[in-house]
Amino acid sequence: MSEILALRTGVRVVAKKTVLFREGDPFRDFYSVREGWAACYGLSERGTPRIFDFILPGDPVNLSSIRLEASHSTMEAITDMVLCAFRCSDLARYMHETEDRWRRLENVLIGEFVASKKKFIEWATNSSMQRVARLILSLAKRLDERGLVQNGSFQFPLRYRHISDALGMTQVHVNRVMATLRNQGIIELEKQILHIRQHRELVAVSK
Amino acid sequence: MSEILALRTGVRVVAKKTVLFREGDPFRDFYSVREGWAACYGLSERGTPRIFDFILPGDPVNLSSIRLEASHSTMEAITDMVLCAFRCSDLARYMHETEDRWRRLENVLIGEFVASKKKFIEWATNSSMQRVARLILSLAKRLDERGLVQNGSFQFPLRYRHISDALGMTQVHVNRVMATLRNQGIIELEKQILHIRQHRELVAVSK
DNA sequence: CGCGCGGTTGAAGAACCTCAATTCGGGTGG
DNA sequence: CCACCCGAATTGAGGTTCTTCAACCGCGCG
Repeated sequence: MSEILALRTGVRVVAKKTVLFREGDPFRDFYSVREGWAACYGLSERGTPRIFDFILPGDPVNLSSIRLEASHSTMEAITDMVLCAFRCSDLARYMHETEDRWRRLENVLIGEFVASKKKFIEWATNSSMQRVARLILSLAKRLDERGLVQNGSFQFPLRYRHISDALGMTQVHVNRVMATLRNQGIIELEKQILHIRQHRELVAVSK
Repeated sequence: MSEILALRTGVRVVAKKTVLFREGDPFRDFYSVREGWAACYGLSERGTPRIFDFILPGDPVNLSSIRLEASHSTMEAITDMVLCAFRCSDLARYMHETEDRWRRLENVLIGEFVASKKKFIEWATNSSMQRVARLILSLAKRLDERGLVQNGSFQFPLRYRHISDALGMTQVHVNRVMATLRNQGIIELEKQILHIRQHRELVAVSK
């Protein structure tokens, strides 16, 4: 792992709303996130953005760059970000060096592929209330694994616009769903901090 | 190509509703479809099936078997089918034999991955009428590439249940959507044959 | 002949959207 | 320091889409 760090070519600081990659851009650099959130999205034919996933601190930004020549989605910083930069070619060489590294990477990529199918199912079978609850829970889980959740509370820089783009509903409706979750005392949202007050309830609502 | 055929271990005939693979089943055989249709689906937590894709004559049934140990979805015959069978291990060996074969296979797999993202977008941004129209068009296109469309007409063995499972709507609503397409003279459905009467209109409706 | 699956139809309601107006809070220029 | 401004959140009213439940029809098949 420390060997990977040696490949780092630098740290890049970007302001919120910066577009890191556009769909179709050739990959040159690989990034991992030290600080901040980003959104990974594609555009529908009519130009409406659809967020596939949020990229959180600790996440690789463009893992697929190792297999793909060009980006298949657009990445945009939601907050100011600090990124660790690598050159794709360096990383590819590193990964090819041993059979073991390669296989582990493949497993991650394949896992992502299978996960995207599962996500599709969930997406397609749940109500908006369930989807919102699931989104919050999955973000909380991912952040918790990185030690970024304290007592059920975490930084939550998403605007309702992001949630609506990710879940396929209007901002107005996101508001109403979030409002009922708040009114029921399940979550609390102050400043940019989200508190999960009744985890058990939130899970119940999510299915 | 003829070399691949030499690897064929046999032909398997299965009745409709036969489950070819269940989610989690280890892969042993690889199939390609000579005749018939199948559905590839996963189950949501509540047990509702969600069809990812339909498998048509000429399609590989379980391409991912070359990279994956076990099936990540269930495959079920919609009609009676005739399958060409291969042993996964034979196929894997064949694909590894030359750099070129391997690379082409990888490209196909990666293409599938990217396509699944695109599909997700479409899925998430369109009305049920648009989704139905798109499904019909995409099936027609795939069948046409295999010479199975004559003058805008083709075998259509899907029940409304399949369409509703694929598109995330109720059978009742599938019926109503199909009914309006028929009433507008855009499509016609008799026996198990679908006629696209006004291709241009169908495309217009799909976006 | 009867049974059952699949398609069709109607009515009522839930979920979600659209449009539009209002509020709130943080940032900015004067 | 204050007035203003702008993006985001909130709220209301009214409409559309889709679901649910229920009944009925038609047809193939044992």
